Amino acid sequence: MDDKCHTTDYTLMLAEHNIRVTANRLLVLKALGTAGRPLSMAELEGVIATIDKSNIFRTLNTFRDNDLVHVIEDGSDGVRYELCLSHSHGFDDDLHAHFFCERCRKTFCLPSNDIPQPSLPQGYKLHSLNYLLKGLCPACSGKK
Amino acid sequence: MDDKCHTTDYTLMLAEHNIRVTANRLLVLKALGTAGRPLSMAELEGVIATIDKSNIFRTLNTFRDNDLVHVIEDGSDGVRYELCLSHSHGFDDDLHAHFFCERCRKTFCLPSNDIPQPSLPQGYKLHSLNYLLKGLCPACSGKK
DNA sequence: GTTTATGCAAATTCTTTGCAATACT
DNA sequence: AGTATTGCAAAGAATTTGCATAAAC
Repeated sequence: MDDKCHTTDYTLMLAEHNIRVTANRLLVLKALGTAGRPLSMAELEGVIATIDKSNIFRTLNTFRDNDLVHVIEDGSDGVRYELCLSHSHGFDDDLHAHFFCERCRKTFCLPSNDIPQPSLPQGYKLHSLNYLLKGLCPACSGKK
Repeated sequence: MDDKCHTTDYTLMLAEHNIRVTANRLLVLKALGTAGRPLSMAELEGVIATIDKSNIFRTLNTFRDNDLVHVIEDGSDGVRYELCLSHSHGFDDDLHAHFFCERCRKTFCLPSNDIPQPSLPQGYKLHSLNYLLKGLCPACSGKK
């Protein structure tokens, strides 16, 4: 039950996205995979400690350029990186809403079926969308 | 026809939000009002030139604290500030989607009726939401 | 052996604050 | 006079780059 429906063979994931496998990249990828939610640079630095921040940064850029992660903005502190589960390399069809908890400052993924498609006015060409909710997560709304 | 449905008496707007009227604040407010779309610090600095950036910054904070603007994140470069048209000082009910053009890097407001309410899983407490679309705006999708 | 990845340090950029001078009431 | 606002300068924080070393192929 601790396995996701997708493979967690991180080596394979790197290979599928044409990214050379290194120990560091596996660490970053695993951190993102086990977190199960989008992580910021600061969060990754906290989790990984052994890797220099510049390398984490470059690793994330490599992942982004090869469609292994996408980048989301949750309005907290800079951006967050999240594993890209869709395998389409074109339009970003792996869309779901994110919930940013203003208390613990974590960002969670919400079920994707809750994302409604907008009706765009004439002339706009949509590439991606980012639906961000803010408030308190279940853990934090319980606490007083 | 160049007037919005709301008043553009900026002095009055400041007064209604309990903000003392100064020449600089009127300039910032007017810049936001005439832009008609959310502006970043950099954009405001570009438009206003005569005011120091630290003062623009503090002015925007004052506006935010008094519910004259809200702050939105559009994933470009930091945050943007947008005139708050609703007069409720509680929950942020002045919600609409924003469209960020990846070419000209401007952010536009979309009609608010296009914002769908999400169905949140148990336990989440919603404070605000931010619906951001990205792609090309009408002006830019025309250009080659 | 050549190319790629990594760590360290520093450059860059952006946001935020300290403080003295100015303007307002 | 007293309080609030402003500009300048600089502190802080985060992202990004240069470069020499180390690792991978």
